[in-house]
Amino acid sequence: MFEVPAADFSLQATLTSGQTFRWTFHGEWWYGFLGSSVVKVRQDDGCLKVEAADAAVTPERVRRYFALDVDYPAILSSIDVDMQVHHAIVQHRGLRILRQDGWETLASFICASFNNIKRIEGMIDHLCQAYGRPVALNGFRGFSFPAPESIAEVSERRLRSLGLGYRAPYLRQTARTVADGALPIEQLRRIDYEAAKRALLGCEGVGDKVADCVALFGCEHYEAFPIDVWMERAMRYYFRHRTITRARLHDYARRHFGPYAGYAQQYLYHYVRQLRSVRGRA
DNA sequence: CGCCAGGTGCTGA
DNA sequence: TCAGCACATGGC
Repeated sequence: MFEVPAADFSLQATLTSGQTFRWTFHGEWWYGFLGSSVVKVRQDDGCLKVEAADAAVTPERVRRYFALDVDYPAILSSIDVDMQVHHAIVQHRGLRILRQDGWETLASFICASFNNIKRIEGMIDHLCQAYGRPVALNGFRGFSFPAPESIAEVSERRLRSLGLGYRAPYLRQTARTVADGALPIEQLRRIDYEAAKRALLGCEGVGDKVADCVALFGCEHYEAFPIDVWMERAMRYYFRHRTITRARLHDYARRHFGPYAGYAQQYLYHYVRQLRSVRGRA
């Protein structure tokens, strides 16, 4: 068990904002993975308490994964450029963009297309149970995320039986592409956003939106601005409720929010979804 | 039951 | 460049 200083951070907002699908809350702790290492974390008095099953989980890795090493005030002031995003920042201050594993992010967001978060979580859980490695931490039992090589050799029929639907052939083909080395996924963070996105778009089942999610959540390209149905709704604010194509919304957002547009996107996404769920309960 | 979900690929203007 | 369509499935 160790602690990491975590000022200006919200574990809750970060883990529930739809950028990751595999953290579970149980008995006051969040259980999840840093790469293939199982960990449990909780936020307490401005610091993060961490317990891990293996020594590969160092304070430095935790700081990196949760993006505790970025200049957060500078990022926020760069995107705090209008009233809507300002409200979102005030409401969910502490939300950060995680630095997730590239392959897991790619596979997860292929499953995420035209889908809802509950089912995305279920599909990924099925995948991990079927082809991941079992791990345990205290009372928690989980499964690591399967390697691309493992998924590449699974039949489309088997993947469909896990509930993937028409995404099954996409995931299988993309797993092969990564396993073959045709897409050096972990190297995409060293090239620029445009080149990384171009490379990702070569995968089956990866279009503009999924490529932007992978660039942002898995490759540290903070200018990426994924647009899904929720972001379309959020962005009507800027166009007086007119309908605009996603390509034009994307162009506008990148100019409007700048090099950390992805942070603005995540704030707005979480903000509009939260508004909907609060209203739904009332 | 009908509607919705962190869309993509394909086709035809 | 853009609209229109099929595509699987489970939650609500």
